[in-house]
Amino acid sequence: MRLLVVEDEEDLVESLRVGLVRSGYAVDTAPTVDTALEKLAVNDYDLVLLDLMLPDGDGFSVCREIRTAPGGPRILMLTARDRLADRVRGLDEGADDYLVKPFALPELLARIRALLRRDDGGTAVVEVGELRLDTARFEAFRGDRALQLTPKEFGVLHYLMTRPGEVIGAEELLEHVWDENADPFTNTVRVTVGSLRRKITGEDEPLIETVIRQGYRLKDAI
Amino acid sequence: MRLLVVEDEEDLVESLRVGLVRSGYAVDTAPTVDTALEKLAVNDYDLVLLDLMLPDGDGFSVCREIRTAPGGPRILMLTARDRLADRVRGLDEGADDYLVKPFALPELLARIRALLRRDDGGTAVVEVGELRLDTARFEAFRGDRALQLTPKEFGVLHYLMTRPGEVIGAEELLEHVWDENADPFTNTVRVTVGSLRRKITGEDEPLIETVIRQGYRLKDAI
DNA sequence: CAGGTGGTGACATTCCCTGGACAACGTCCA
DNA sequence: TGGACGTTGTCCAGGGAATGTCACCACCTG
Repeated sequence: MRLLVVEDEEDLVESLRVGLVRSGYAVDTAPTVDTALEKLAVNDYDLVLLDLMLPDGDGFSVCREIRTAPGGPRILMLTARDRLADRVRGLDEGADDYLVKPFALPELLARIRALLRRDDGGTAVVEVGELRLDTARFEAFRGDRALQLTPKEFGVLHYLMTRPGEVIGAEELLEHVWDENADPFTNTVRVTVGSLRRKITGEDEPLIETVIRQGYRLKDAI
Repeated sequence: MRLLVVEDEEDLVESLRVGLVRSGYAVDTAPTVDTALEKLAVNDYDLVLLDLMLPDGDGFSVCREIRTAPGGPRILMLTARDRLADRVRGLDEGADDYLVKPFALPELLARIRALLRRDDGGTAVVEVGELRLDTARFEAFRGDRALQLTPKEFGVLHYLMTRPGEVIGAEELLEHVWDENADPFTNTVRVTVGSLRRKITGEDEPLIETVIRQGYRLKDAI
């Protein structure tokens, strides 16, 4: 699942990113209305965390933009406590839910799960071909075979599974699964993908292939 | 399970706190509407005990605030005897149950159990695999073997049993089983889970497993 | 005062991440 | 075709973070 966090307070963004990534989401961020609209045009998000107070305007325009097309991402609004009118208006403009700042991370995670669940139809389970990932139970399977994954491997696989069949570069993995301290020249992605690939493959045929100079691709079997 | 007691009579608050803590609940308190709203924003409660007569307003606003978001805590209203209209209105505003003051502690405990039970499904007895928890009698069994648990251990096990098979982080346990005075950097969760795990395991195979860097998981038997 | 409970800090242990070295592979071009 | 060079895969060991355990203390209760 890929999220866009539209928020300008840097500290809040960072703690959100860490918490969300830890929960297995791929996280992009945008500090302004402009960058948010740009990223929304280019990428396909599952959910947008939208602060209403932004340096170059309010979040309502983003709301409206998202709602112009059907099948867009869910919207979870973040509002200040004393802005009851904003909350009402936000829901009118098409937000799916809102949360009042300050909030507890577990509650945010719960709401996000609740919203994303509407897509999946009930569970925290992601499936691609023979692969099945249960994010609540932190379990992974290929067919009936349970995979014993470390958190990083789990995160990488989860991210790949959000966009099956697409080529995803090592840079992008580093950006989304590792945190901001990651050395951009590290080879830890190669190592992690390597061990993940070995565990997934087992006795069967490989599911993660390398597209040279481009990145990795998860086969979305039929 | 973590409760918020919204009530301004200090004596009552204290006796409630004692009674509830003895039953294995984590208890926070708020004497005013304001503090209640603050704590509700920051913490993730399972149930709110709500007095309607408060120094800075009535409890209905708290009710409404809780109900604005789905998946919030249960609400158990406390009302004066002669306020039938309040009771009706309270239920309309979203309270799950009410109790007329003065009341007997055992009855309050029974109602709380009934409300919290709605998450689980049915009776005062929670069962997961070989484990059985009688929340009314405060007894725990693995198969036929009685477990001698302390209140904290009981609380942890109860919480784990509400979501069997899911990975539950130490943070979340701290949030739901401990109260607001808990040091966020404490290792008391590790210690408590450790002793609980030893008692549950006994001679058999372990039922609480650790998912490294993520939390604990209670095996839900097949 | 004795016993139980729960919290703390020190320490041991386990396990994962990561950087470095190097091998294997692909690509390009003389 | 073969060598140079860049890219990717693999092994390995050190460091460090997360977890488990223990001894001890503070507090409460009967």
